[in-house]
Amino acid sequence: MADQPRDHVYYHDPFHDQQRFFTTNSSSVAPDPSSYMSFTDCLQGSTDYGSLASAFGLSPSFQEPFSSTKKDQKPKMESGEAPVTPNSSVVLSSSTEAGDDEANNSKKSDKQTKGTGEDGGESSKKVSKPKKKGEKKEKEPRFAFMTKSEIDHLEDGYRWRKYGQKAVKNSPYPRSYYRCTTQKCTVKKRVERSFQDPSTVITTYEGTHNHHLPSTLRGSVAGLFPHSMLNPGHMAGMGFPNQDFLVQMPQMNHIYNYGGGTSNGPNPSMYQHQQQQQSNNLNQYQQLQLSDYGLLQDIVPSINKNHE
DNA sequence: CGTATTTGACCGGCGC
DNA sequence: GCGCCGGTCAAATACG
Repeated sequence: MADQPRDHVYYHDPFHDQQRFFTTNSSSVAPDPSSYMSFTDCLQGSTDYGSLASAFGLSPSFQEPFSSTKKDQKPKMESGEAPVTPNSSVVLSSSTEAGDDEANNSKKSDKQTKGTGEDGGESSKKVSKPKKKGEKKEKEPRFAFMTKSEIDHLEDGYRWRKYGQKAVKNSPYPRSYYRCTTQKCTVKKRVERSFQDPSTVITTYEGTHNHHLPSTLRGSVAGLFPHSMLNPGHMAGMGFPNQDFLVQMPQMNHIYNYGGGTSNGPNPSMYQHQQQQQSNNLNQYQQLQLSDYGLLQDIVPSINKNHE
């Protein structure tokens, strides 16, 4: 069957009854929290991860398939198969499975300049290996989400320094690698654009911040994401041990429209419009989930392990 | 001049 | 064992 078993895709509509959330606007600090909830409010209000998990359609039982099985799938759909609906918005996922994101595919001749050797025999140019022998790199918790945005590098409140960029195999768009600039903080994040929906940015956080948000950046999107969500490790510690975490949030793109200063806050009409759309969004959720399934498998290899 | 980004090379894991 | 590929390093470059 060309289609993967997606009956286990974790689709949920946690915000169906919390539409206020969608009115969240990150262009500035929410001026009136009482009128609508921010992402932070929404999630912090839950305080405990159980609520958060349930809000995202997660349950303790569903943790099992995540951590048990091994990745052996060979999915991935051909590009151009099922376009993503414009209204698809955000997919969150976290993982500690240091499995490859998308090393699961057929190969394609790539011009990777490997072993060019250099004539000088300068062997000094080698990547130092800080880790001890036999000590495998620790698996950092990961947390990924998809966002509709024209901006590649979404502001999340932390300062990042780009340390690499690579062309990814099944996408015409490169993947950028960022590292938290705070000393002693080993958090990294990858940013890439969905090849299926160029308007969608996939951001993957890895590691746990050991510091607070830079004060100079308060108020941006940082305020929209609870600390726990920006710290996958915390999530893992809150009941998500070695689990992948997937969440979809419709219309999250509004959150990231701060870049151009175009979003000046939610207007009631839009709010209502979105409310009405919620009922229809169910199908759109599904479409996103289905059409991006291969992509999600890349991000969260274990997503389909639970099958069987 | 200091800091951030770019970019080619290298390394290690994994599949064949 | 070989080749592919993701991830990382670090010199070169750009920028403020």
